[in-house]
Amino acid sequence: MAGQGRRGRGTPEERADVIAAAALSEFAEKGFAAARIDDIARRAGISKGTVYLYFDSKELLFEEVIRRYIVPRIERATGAGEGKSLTAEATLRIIIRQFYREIVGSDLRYIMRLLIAEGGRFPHLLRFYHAEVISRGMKAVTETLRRGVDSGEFRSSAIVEFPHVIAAPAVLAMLWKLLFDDFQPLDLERLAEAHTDIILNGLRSRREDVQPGAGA
Amino acid sequence: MAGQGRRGRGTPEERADVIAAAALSEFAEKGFAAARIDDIARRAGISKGTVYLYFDSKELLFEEVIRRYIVPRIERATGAGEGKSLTAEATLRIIIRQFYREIVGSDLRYIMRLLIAEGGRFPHLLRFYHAEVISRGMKAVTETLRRGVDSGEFRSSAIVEFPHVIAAPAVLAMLWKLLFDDFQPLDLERLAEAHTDIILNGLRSRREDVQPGAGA
Amino acid sequence: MAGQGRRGRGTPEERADVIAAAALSEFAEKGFAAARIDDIARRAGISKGTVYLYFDSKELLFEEVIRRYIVPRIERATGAGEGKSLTAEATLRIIIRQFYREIVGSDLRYIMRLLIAEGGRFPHLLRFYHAEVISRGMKAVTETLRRGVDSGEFRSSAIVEFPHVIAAPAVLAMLWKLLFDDFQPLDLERLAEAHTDIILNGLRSRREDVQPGAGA
Amino acid sequence: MAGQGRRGRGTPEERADVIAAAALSEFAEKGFAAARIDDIARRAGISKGTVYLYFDSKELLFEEVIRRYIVPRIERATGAGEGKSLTAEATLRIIIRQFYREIVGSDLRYIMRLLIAEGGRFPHLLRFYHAEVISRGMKAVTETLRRGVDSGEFRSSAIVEFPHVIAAPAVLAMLWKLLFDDFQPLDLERLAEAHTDIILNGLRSRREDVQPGAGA
DNA sequence: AATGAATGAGACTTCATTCAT
DNA sequence: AATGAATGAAGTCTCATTCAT
Repeated sequence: MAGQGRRGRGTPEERADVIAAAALSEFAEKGFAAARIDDIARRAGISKGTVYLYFDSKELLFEEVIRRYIVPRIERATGAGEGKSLTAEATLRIIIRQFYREIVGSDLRYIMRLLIAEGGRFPHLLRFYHAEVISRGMKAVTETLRRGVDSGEFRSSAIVEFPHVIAAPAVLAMLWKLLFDDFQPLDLERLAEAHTDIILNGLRSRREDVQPGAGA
Repeated sequence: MAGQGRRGRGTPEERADVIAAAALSEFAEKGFAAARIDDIARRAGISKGTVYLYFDSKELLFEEVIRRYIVPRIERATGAGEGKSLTAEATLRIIIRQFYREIVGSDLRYIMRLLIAEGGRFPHLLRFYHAEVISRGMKAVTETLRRGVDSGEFRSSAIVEFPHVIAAPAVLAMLWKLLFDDFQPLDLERLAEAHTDIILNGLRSRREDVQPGAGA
Repeated sequence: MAGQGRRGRGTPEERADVIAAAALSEFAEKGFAAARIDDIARRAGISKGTVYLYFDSKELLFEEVIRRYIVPRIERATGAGEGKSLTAEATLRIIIRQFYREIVGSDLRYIMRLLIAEGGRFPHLLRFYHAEVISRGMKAVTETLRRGVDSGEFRSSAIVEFPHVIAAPAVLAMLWKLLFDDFQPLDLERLAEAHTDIILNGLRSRREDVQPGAGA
Repeated sequence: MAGQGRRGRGTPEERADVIAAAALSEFAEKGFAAARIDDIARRAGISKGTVYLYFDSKELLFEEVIRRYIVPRIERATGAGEGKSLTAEATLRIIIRQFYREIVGSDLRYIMRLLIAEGGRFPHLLRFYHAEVISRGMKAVTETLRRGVDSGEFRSSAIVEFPHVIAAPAVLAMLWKLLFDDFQPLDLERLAEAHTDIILNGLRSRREDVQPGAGA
């Protein structure tokens, strides 16, 4: 009763998943060049040759893996506060919290590291990531900011054009975890609070509107 | 007629500098594993063997290069608004501007990328970078924040313990330049303004003090 | 149709044997440092990389090869005149003859040369050779000498403690074959006779016992 | 008043001597291939380039060194018991003692090792060594043996044609010192006695002449 | 004559990829 | 479909030799 493609440890797609997962671990740990196909195979519990039945080359395996692990995250990360009728501030709080939860604290940070490290050699991946993850996320933030400005919650400022800034502390936290956490650990919970605090405080309207004047 | 030890294109130290510069370029472009000693040599205008007269191995060359390019930056970057009697806000503005100028806009961002990419294999470099660059920078920011709080310029908040947040948008800008600038260029000048604007606005004291901690 | 693991030119063990044999030839001909893995591979009819599937490094290949060629010789060489009830003299004659046959005339002399040449860098091999070959051989000779003295066949002399001397002419013959045979060939048969003759004549008891110790 | 060729540390010949001595040590310790010109130069207290002012290549340096250190030994070693009117036995005793003293116990054994190890690649050296050292030594022994047979001191035997056998234990002792002395030290003095004892005993005439008969 | 920096051929070793079984 | 032995290109590092000073 076992379908056509079956054999041993699952369907072909399941097989490919196992390989991709093993590959992700190896790439994340060692980087593209230093990861060995042999180790990926061993980790996946198969032989080296089998890897090539599912992926044509190390480069394609790498690209496939990145793509495969980015997409599902997007689904979860976006559409956080969607559809609910919340204040702009409440929406932003949710987005930021989601960001820490889904990306900074998860193993997606290893994918981020891979993109930073190997992006130069895989520009399509960067483009893909930019289009599928970054742009979407930024759009969500921008819309919320605009809504807040329109409703009078937020003061009007250039920040609307630079939603990057809103997410920046979370990205930094991600890097910190990767690089310096061994030397000086970072309390993500409290950082997230300080982050939310200062950003929202910076956004809120006040009576007297400040003139920025970033001049020397 | 010029001193001892000369030959060809300069003193031994100049020669080492040339090699280090070439190595930095190659490492920055390709990463540690993919950079080839041969290419570094060619770029430095010397032969493969000569590299080994100045650096004992590829690993040591890498470490040496990173260190060599971090140290001089520190000198310049530290002591930004030192010694002058400025308001805390003015000092922060100067620090942030300096940050964009010295790090985000300079080739130090390639060093950062290398550290992110290869840090796992060179933990001493991470420790070194943390001690020499990050810690110092954070101390300068922390002190200024504290001064602002003491003088009443800034409201009191957890941010004093998380100076990371202050610098975060600049770090993000650096990453953006490395990764996505080709797809969606970033106007550093205006980003810096938006950054300064929101951060300082977020820090300033107001009449009604905000209650933070909108946590989970 | 033949078992598992087959491929090309035989079982893995046969393959390792072929490589070891090729390596022995190359090492014997050129010495450790001057032998090239590439040549060993070519001689074995395989590619360079394959050598490393069977032996982890040039050094280990060398050690393994030496060991591999010493052990089987031991089996054959020891137990020469064992178990038979012969006079001590007859036993010695057999041992000496065996010695010429198994060592001097065989390719074990190339192993000896390698040990002499490279022993400094491979002390474990020297220790191994001493323990497995030299010690055993010397014990066999010593026992026979002692038996001869006890039975009155041989006169009592310091030679019992220096069985080296008994074997010395054969060792010399081995060296000669390696070094000078091209210039002045050595007739092994007749040398062996002269050797046996003088040694046994030197050992035999006579009426008047000689006073040794003509020392300095 | 310093001649023409003088400078710094001695005449050119003295310089060459220093280099040759350093080279001998390095070659003896490491073998031809593993010895580095740089180390030889350092040991000689000069720079690498200078070696090439005195010797055209590593190979020629090696050959020169061997030759240079063999010749003076010959002068001393040969002509041991020459010219004196001694019995054949007394002459042999002197020759054997001289052999142990000049060769086995001296650093000439390192030269011997070099010849054994590298002889294959330097056949002229082997030929030279054979002609200048071995042949002469063997001639001296042969003549003494013949004298002893003629005078009735020694019994007539095939040994006259195999003077190698007479020297063999000393050669073996030399090898032993090189290879196994660390594991099982050899008392040269007592070995020399046992050697002399058995050889001379084997040579001496007796009443009943033995028939060798090396048969099965 | 002496130096020692520079060269570049050459050797070991790794590993992505292929392919016979 | 799966295996894993085999391949060989490529990369790091060494060191004999050269040569400008």
